[in-house]
Amino acid sequence: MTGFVFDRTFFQATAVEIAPAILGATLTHETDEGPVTLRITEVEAYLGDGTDPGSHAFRGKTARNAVMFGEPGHLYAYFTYGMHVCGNIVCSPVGSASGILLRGAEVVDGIELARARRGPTVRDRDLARGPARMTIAAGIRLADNGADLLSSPFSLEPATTQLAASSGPRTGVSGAGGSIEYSWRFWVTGDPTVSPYKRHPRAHA
DNA sequence: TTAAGGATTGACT
DNA sequence: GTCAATCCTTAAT
Repeated sequence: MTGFVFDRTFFQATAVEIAPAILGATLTHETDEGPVTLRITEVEAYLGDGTDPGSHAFRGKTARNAVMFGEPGHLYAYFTYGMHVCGNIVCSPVGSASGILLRGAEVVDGIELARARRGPTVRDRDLARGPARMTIAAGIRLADNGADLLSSPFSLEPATTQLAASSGPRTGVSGAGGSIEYSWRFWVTGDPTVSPYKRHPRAHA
């Protein structure tokens, strides 16, 4: 893997194919406040071809999910629960929608800035443990929807070592999309920054 | 136009 | 363990 870098072509595969390979990768976001670098430890894959009932793109293109249908390697940021922003890496070629939800990460650089963004009572392992927490620590806002993660102020670097990965049903997804049939949550086995699994109350068996 | 629900989190019992 | 916060998106009137 030495010398391997992410390029646009890499993200033209589907999210399910790419998600396990993203574990251990680092995402850097540089802002006026400084850089923060996250080592990704937990992700979920969502497809958009109408076969994934848990995906925002299940019912086709809308104003909200339009970015998912655009160029791979870009950021799909969306607002949810009236107060939270979550971030995805857009996958699949233009016109085809799939994405990787970033659910958990370890802050490996800019930790003081991440602490400032998350608040004084937050423990270091919780700084980016959870999708909405991760966006706050990274300084990703709704206005960053559509940004290219492969160019400034973002950068994305592959993992440097092979990691032990686990997989299972996606967290917080209602209906059939939260079932074992869609075991598209991937995490670094045993990593403390992986968020706790919470089954949706209306998740299908 | 209205209503239901959400790819969550943090506070509280 | 339970539950409220809070507003955008979607589907149904």
